[in-house]
Amino acid sequence: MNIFEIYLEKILKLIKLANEDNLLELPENLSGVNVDIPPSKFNCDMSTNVGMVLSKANNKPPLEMAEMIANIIKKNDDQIEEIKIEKPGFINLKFKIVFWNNFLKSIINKNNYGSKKVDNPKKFLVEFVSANPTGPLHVGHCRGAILGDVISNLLKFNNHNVTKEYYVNDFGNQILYFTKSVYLRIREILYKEKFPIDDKDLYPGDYLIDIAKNLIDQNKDINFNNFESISNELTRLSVKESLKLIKFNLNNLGISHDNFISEANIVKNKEVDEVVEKLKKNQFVYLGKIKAPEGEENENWVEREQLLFKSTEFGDDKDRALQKSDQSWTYFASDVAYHNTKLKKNFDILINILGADHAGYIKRITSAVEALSGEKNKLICKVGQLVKLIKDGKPFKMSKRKGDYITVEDLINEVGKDATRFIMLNRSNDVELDFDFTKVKEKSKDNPLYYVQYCYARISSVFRNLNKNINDEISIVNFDFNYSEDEVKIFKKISQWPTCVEVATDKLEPHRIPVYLYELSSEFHAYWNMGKDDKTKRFIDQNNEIEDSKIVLLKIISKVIKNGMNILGVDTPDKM
RNA sequence: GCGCCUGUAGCUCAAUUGGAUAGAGCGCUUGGCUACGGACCAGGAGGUUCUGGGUUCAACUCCUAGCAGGCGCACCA
Repeated sequence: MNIFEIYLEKILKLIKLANEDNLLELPENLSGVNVDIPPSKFNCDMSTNVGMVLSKANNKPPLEMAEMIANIIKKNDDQIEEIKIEKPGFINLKFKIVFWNNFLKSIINKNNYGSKKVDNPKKFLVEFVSANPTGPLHVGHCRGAILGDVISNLLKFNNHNVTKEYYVNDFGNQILYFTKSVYLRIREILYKEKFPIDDKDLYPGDYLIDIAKNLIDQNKDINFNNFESISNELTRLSVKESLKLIKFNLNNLGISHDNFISEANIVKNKEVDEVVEKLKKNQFVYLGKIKAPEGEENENWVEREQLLFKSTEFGDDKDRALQKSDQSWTYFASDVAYHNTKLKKNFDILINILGADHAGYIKRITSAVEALSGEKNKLICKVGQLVKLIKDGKPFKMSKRKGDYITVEDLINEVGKDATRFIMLNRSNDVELDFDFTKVKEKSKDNPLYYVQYCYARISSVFRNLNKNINDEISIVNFDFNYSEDEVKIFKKISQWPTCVEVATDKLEPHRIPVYLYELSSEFHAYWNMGKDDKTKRFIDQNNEIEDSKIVLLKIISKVIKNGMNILGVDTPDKM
C-alpha cells in the first residue's frame, strides 16, 4: 500500500489513454515520470513531474503541458480537492479527507504496513562480523555487526529469504599465534612459567587466562607438556572457547547468525583445490609476479613467482596471490573457496559487510565472485566506516598493547543494547561516526533513541489510561472522520513509510529508518503539545473517553514506530 | 603513486536513488508546565552544498579536472 506508487500508475494509465485519443504524444520512455512527496510549504499531498517529462515530446512549455494533464487528472479523480500548477511545471494535488480516510482504513489492521509485496522473493546470504576467533568482540566490531543484522531484517521485512552467516577464520598464522598464547597461559598456570608479554606476535589479553583455566578444567586427560603433539586439538578447543565469547557478545547486541562456517573445514574439504581448478579451467589463474606498489618505500620487497588470480580483468589494480611460497593457500584463496560454496548453494545475491579497514579487499573478492558466477553484481559489499569513540568530550583510542580495549560487553553494560544500536544506525554507513558515551547515555532530546521511544510510551500511556490494549485490533466500520490539517500532516508522513522502507532496502541503507522514525515522532510530539491549548487536539476527554478518529491516529503511529523499531532491533517500552 | 569513503549552517548530520525557496539536532536567542507523561513544544538568527568546468526543462545528487581529510595498498587476516 504505497499511495505514491498507486497514483503513479493511475497517471500513467490516464496519459496512455489520452495518447490513444490523440490528445497528447508520449516520449519514448516514461520512466522519468514520478509521483513525489512535495515540500511541506506547498500545502498539498502529492506532486508529479509528468508535465515536464512530456513537454518535449509535445512541443509545449512544461507549464502548459502540466495544465493540460492536470485537467485530465481532475476529471478522473473525484477525491481531489484542489489541483495546482507550480512554477517549473509541477502538478500539485490536494485530496479531500475521504482520500485519507480510505488510506487509513486500508492500513489500520495490517501488520506489515510498509513492506513491499515482491512477486519473486530472493534468496540472500548476508555475511557479517566474521571477526577472527581470537577473543571477544570490541566496539570496533559493533557497527558492522549491527549493520548486517538490520540489513537482514530489512530484507526479511520485505519478504525475502535471508541467511545470516559468520565466516570463522580458524586457520592460518593468526590462529597459530593465538593457540600458542593459550598454550603459554596454560603453562603459566600449571608450571608458573611467565607469559612473554612483550612478544608482539602473541595475544596478551587477560581473557586468555580464563580460556586457559577453562581448558585445564575441562580436559584433565590432556598432557600440556608438548605443544606440537596437542596443537591441533588445542586450536580446536581454543577457537571453541573464543567463539563462545563472541556469541555471548553477539547475544548482548541482540544478534544471532544462522551459520558459522569454518575456514579450516573449507581447506580440509579441498574446497580451495576445487575452486582453483575451476578458475584455472577458465583461464583466470596463472604463474606470475606482483610488482611492489609505487610511492611507498619497500626495501624488503621480494618479487616471487606465484599462483595469481587475474582480478585486474575485473577492474582490480593488481592480480592477487592464491598461494604462498610454501605452497599453502593464502587467506584470499580460501575466501574465494568459501564464496564458491555460497554460490553452490544457489543464493540470488550475496552481501558482505566489512569494516573500513577491509574496504581495499572488496575489488578482489567481487572479482572472484564475478569470475566464478559470470554475474556482475552477484556480490554486494557494504562498508561500515570508522567509529570514533568519544569519552568526556575527548577522542578515546583503544590500544592493543595497553589492553584498554572496550569490549562489547563493557559497552552494553554501560549504555545498553538499544542505545548502541540506534545511535550506530542513525548515520549513513558511509560516514564516520562519532560515538559519544556521555551523549548516548543521556535521556534527552540529544538522544534520538529516547525521543522515538518516548513517542511510543506516550501513546501507550493513552491506551493505559483508557484501559485499552494497544495491541488489540481496531474494529471501526465507519471511516468518515473529519480530520484537521494537523492530523492530515501526520498521515502524510505515515504515507511515506513504504517509500522509506523501499529505498532503505534497495540501497541497503538502514539509516533511513531511524531518520524517518525521528521525523514521525517529531510530528507526533508537536501534535501532542497542541493539546495543551486546543482541547480538540487532546486524545482523552473529560469523561475519560476517546473518539474513534483519535484511536485510529494513535494506532497507526504506534504501529509504524513499532515496525520500524523491530527492523532496527530496538525495543519500544510502554513506560520509560 | 594508486584504490575506496567523506566534504552541506559555528558543531554533528539528513535530503524520497536528478526536482520546487537545501532540512533536523546541538549551540545561540525569545517564549510555553494548575496540562492525556516537560525525556516535550512554538518562534528567531545562522548556507556561494570544498573549487573549476560539463551534461539538461531541472544538479547537494550524474560526468570531468583539481583541493582537503579518513582508511587501505605483500605470502597478515
